[in-house]
Amino acid sequence: MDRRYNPKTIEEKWQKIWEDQKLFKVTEDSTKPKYYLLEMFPYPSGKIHMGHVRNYSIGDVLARYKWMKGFNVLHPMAWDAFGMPAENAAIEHGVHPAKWTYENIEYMKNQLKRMGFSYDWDREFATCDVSYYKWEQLFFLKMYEKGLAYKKRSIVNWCEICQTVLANEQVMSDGTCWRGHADDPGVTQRELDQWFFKITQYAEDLLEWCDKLPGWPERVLTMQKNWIGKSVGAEIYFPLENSKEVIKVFTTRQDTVFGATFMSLAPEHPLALSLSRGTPQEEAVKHFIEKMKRQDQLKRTAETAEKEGVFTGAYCLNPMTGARMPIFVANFVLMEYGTGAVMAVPTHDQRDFEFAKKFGLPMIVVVQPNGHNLNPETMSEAYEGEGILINSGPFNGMDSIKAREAIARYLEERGLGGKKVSFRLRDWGISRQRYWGAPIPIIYCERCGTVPVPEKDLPVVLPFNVEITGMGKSPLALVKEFVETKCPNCGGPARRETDTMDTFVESSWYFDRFACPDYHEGPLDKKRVDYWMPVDQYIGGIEHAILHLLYSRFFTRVLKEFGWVSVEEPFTNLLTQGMVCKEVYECPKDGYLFPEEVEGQGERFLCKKCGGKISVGRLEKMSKSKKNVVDPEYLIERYGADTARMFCLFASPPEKDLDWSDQGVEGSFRFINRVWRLFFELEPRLRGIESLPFGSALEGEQRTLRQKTHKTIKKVTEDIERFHFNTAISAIMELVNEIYVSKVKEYNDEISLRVTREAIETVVRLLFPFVPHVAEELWEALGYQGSLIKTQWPDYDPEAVKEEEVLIVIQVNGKLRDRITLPASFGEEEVKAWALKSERIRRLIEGKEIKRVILVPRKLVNIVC
RNA sequence: GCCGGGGUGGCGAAAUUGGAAUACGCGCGAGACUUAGGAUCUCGUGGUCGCGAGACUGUGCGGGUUCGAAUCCCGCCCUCGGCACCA
Repeated sequence: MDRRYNPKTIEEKWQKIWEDQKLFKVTEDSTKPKYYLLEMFPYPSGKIHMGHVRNYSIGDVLARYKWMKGFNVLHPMAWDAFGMPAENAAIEHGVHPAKWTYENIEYMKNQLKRMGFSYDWDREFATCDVSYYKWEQLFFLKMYEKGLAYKKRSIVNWCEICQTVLANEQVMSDGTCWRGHADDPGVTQRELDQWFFKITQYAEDLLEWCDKLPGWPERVLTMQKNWIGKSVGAEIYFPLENSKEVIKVFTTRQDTVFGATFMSLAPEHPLALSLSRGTPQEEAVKHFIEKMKRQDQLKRTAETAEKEGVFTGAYCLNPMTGARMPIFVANFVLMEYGTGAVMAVPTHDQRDFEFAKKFGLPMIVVVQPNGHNLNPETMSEAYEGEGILINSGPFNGMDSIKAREAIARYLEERGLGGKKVSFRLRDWGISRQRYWGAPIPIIYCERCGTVPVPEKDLPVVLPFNVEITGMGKSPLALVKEFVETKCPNCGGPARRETDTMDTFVESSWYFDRFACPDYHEGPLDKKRVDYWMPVDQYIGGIEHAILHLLYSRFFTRVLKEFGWVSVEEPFTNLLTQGMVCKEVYECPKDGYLFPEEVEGQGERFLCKKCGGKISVGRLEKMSKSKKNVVDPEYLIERYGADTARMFCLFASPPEKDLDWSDQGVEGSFRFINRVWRLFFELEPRLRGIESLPFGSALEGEQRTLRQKTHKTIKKVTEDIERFHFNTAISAIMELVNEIYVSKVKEYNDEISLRVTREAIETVVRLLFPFVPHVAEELWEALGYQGSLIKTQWPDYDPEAVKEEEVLIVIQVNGKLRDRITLPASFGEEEVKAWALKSERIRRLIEGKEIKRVILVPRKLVNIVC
């Protein structure tokens, strides 16, 4: 046998064995506890990147560990296969998106296999398979039936680069597209007819359950709560002057209603134009609305933007005071939030304050803070805090917090409004003006209007022959055979919807489909879904904190209502792994540079192109545009999959960002080699030797080594359970170091051989989840047959980890002064006595009065004097 | 501005319940082996002072609680991320 570590040979060998024996295939089994482990599935972009390697390495540790712990582990993999890049490839390289996608899948699948991940490949599917998306079309129909899918004309986000609409969740806070284009000009607004999913119907439930997901990271839940954005307040009706109509307003500060002196409408508010009609203000209002329309929404609504507005010429009345309130149109009011109209209380709202100052509008103080006397004349900013109500009729003297409740009730009793809750969350816009997606199963008939495709006519298959232009209109609109159809109602001529569904729809339920990917009588086989769901552990990037994770929670609620799933929440535990980062080289003139384009001289780095100084050291997420990617392919080729896996797991804990380090990779490779060498140095003498039974009484070096072995089992087990893979690996390293320095491995008596065998065998078993190929190879070399996956995870011998002696730290006044080794059996008084007897301690406390002696059993004695 | 992470050696990091700060790895230094090694094995490695035993100091900063604080409390600073003219 080749005694050198040759990753290529052994990795190919074991991957074939795993595949041939279908070791990771699972079926429902009621005799074992189930464990559904899932990592976010990849988009088949061409080849895997380091983020995938990290994500899937983390998952694979857990999968293999749980198998060995006796769980029935579902660990599947699929492809999030619809989406933009396939169409771009079509435009750039003239290749059909389907061909491009399926070829990428083949290639990436092969890469994942070469990483040695333990997937049940029999469950694989791609979301662009008709057999997958047809069920999604069924969901759409059911949602349409229940009013959960609807079409409306609205102002939507438009990405110039993707040439399609984006959902609110898909626009980043800097106004760019979630896909992170290199030179993103920012999203713009368009008014379009679009399909929406009514996620807002579940806003309250989605929010409430955030507090019932203890297995989720706090920061993800916080982000979701922020995104849903619940505000508790009141709705108030302001009657229009000389009219029966009212303007509805949402406010969280109904306690300040007596101070409302004017009204602000969003430019898009339907009343804005109609109120000014026929007044001298009409032209000005029209002009202002036009101007707002042209302006970028992000800029218009930036906090720093100057308050702008125009008087409509109309008035409404304060329902509490009867005061005449001029109605304005203002740039800072958003049509999408609340009612699109805001009662303006300049004294207690900074925006209204600025607006009132600019237009010289009246100001009345209605909340008086403790110990101050606010005067509208002298106020330099609004007072937004709490206080005692004044100028508020029957509510004078009331605490502002209590007044909110009282005024809401008052409004309700008189039909002037009432309690109201508002959410920031908007409905999910799912129409995409793109080809490579699931067609929306809707038909438009001239006579019957919008008609859903009958269930029996599903699937609406995405046609193959399409010209892809990327020009901002669905390419499907150009496919006559697709568009032109008959109305299922009247049989007359009709046209199909040509937009496709957002790809986030596919990823909102793929985890359910894994339970029954071969089921064809319906979308989900309830019995099997009930067996596997919910996902016990979900692992993926933090970038989906809102997007995919919120959509999936929404979809789960919908599918539960339809009776296809039984769970409220799809993912019991969530692990969000950090990004893989590497330093970037940036030249002020030439932009980002590859490392080879940089000349390094100690602290100074120069650009090879222009000779200018380069800034280095900044760590950024690996990305092509930043020119700081490392191709996993290179790692597999040069070091093997085991090294790549181990580096990702060892360099930092899963939730943290991982800083790339070439030397770190070398270190991991070196460790594997170190284990390999040690193993084959010992192996010839250990053949046929058996480990010691539990409870064996040993002494001296033998006991020390065996104790380290069992302590390591304990530590690694606990660390895997709490996802501290980096410390689990370091514990194994310690054991390896201990074997290296232990003399026991050189002795030839039976006990020494057995202790050594147990130690090295333990290293192999504990390494399996992290570096499975190496572990399998060494396991086989130990004379065992069959995969380690079929073996039990080792238990530690409680007898072996017991300490006979303990190191006691002695402190004087909390400072470390000495340490002594004592038999573990010593009682409190004995330990104290020995501590006080120490030579160094005696010197230190000489002549001082001992006030107290604190003892932490088996750890330390602190003498206070 | 609000909310949430995080800040520990030259670097990645560890310390699970308030009990030895810096495990493990990288880097660096010394030694062994060697014709040689950038391979391998062993040892050392927070800072200051000291020949030394040792002393002092040290987990972003300032206070506090405690016999004892990286860990708990109060007040700041920096940094990353989310939300943000949200009524």
